[in-house]
Amino acid sequence: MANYHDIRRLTGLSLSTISKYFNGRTVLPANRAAIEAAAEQLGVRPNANARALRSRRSQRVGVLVPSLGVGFHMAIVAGIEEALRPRGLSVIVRSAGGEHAPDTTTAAEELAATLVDGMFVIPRSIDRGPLAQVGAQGVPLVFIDRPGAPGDNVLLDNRGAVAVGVRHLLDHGHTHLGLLTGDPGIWTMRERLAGARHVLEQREIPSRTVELADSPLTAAGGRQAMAHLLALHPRPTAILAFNYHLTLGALTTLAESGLRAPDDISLVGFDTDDIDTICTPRLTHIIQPVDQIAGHAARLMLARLDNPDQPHQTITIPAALTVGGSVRRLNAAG
Amino acid sequence: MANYHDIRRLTGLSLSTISKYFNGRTVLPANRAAIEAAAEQLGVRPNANARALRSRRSQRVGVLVPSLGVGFHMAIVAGIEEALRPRGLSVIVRSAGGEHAPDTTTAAEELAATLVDGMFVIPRSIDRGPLAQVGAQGVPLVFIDRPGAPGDNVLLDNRGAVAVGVRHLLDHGHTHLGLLTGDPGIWTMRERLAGARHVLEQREIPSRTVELADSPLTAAGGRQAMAHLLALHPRPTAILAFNYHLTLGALTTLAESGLRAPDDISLVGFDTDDIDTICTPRLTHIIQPVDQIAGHAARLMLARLDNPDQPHQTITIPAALTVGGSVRRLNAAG
DNA sequence: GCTCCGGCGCGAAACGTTACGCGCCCGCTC
DNA sequence: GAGCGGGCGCGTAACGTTTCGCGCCGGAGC
Repeated sequence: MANYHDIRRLTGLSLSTISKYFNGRTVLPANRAAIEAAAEQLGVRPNANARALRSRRSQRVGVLVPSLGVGFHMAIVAGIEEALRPRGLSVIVRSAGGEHAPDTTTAAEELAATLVDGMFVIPRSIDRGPLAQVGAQGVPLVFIDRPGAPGDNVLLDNRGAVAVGVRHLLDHGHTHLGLLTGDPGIWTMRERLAGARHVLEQREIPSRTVELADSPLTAAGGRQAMAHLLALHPRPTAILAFNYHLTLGALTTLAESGLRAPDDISLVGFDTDDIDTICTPRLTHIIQPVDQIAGHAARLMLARLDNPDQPHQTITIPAALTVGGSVRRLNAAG
Repeated sequence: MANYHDIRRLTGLSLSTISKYFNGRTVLPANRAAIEAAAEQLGVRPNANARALRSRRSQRVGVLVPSLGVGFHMAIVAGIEEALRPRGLSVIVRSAGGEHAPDTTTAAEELAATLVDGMFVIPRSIDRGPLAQVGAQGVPLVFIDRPGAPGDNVLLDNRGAVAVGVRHLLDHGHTHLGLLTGDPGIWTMRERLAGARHVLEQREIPSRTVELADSPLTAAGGRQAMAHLLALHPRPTAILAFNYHLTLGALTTLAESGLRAPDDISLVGFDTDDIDTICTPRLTHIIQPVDQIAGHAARLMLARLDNPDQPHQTITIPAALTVGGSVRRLNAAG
């Protein structure tokens, strides 16, 4: 591939001027035309590696996710890529999960070693370790859903998300609730539970009418927990699942039990974009606005790249409820 | 960040020796120890940009997909990343779709301009253009599901995939079939149809008992096409959908019509990992073995990076049928 | 004991670009 | 008409590595 030297040979201009042209700085019109012609003829493309080496900006950002297999993470990656591509930034993906997975900190260091200009990090729920040194190495960090992390932050309103679901159920007359709370060892899940508790206290719902069922955050876990709730006497009139897999499990158990929502029991799912479209009636569910999350994260990154020394920002994104038909209105008397 | 010069200052060794060490070449034990100690103390990490500039190998590969939003593409990316990470390769993702999307060729050139060592390309169904010049620039290309492309190829056995589904239906006594064939303008879909036709001819099924319903490759398209098939008199006894979205649409229409598989009609879906888990009974469906595809693609890339001049290879991956309970066995008399 | 050879260390020259500072020229002002 | 300043081009020195060829040293073979 031809380079600046070839252009110089053709135009007689200096490398500085050619460099200026390719960096969008002002160049005499005649020179600009000459460079353009030569570049076209020779097929010159500035060498990204040389640029990165000399200018210390690689125009690359990294995205570190727990696992690329998870729809939520992928959607985040997609959103970030789409937002950053027009700015000429490349996105390197790296999964901290999978078979031969190192821990998140190691993965972050390895990613930083590729000399990305910045990193997005979706931490694994389990490793609440520091990651601080990566930030200290001067790589700008944008964290997703990890409050207090050493960098910019995009937080999901976990409490608010579940709260809006619980409110929806209460407003429909349900007071005997079953909550698929997932794994209380995970911060996100604790937050969601706190959100539910907050609403219940606010509305003065006696806590004995609220059944909690924790389980691993898998569809299998959701199935078991759901089965547990369905077996209660009296049975809760409504179920709320705390994440995607739990929702999936709940739906399966429901179907296997021959029960249907909303006739036999009401159900509010979580974070299930496709699934709800094939449920009849459609599933009422809480949605994490992935596009917004990715968009805000990208914006934070761009701002920080422009101005590395600005103070860290935190953005909290509200969740939304998509109302389907899986929740039944109980009689005021019921 | 400290660099080789700092190590030299500490150890008195030459840059060449230090370079050798970091490239895994043999170095006198004493020197090795000295370098390791110094590197540890100083926190030296070889500068990836300088390496890439000088050695002309960036240790980066690109993955170009039509859209990161699609589960299949994402799964491929995930598989590739996982396979290549242990080899020290970074994966740059780039979507050719989305809002401000350039065409695939432009996207490929832009990706090549970041000086990746190789590129995986999942072409958009619509653009069957050349992409040849990218290959000619010397960037190794691995294509997925695009026969005849100028590079290594991983092909899905589209014909065989649908064929196995059709055979399954025939074996269960269904002869009046409805096929959701999607968009015949798309090569993949034509292949799948050809696979179905092949089996039908082989088994000497009269073609008038096979209803085709084409539609856009969306859930909405699938819904409409499915509604069309359901409205036929007599109605087909079994439906086979040709891709994921069509399957989704078919399930929705089925549910809305108050019909159930397999009691009212049999159904074979396509490429639906999660969905089938919440169907009761589970959905019988054709699966594209994404992991295998990604694995083989990664292997082809590694082989080519090792040996750029070897002749292009093509690998065809068979599809599999996952048998659920959505297909009913008809009486031999039926 | 001499020669030959392989293993390794060394210095210097790239790789292709950007950053820096100087100097020229043109136009404006008093 | 002289002085001044802004706009731009130019040469040079990095950026941090790898590559190349040379040369030394030590061991093996005769």
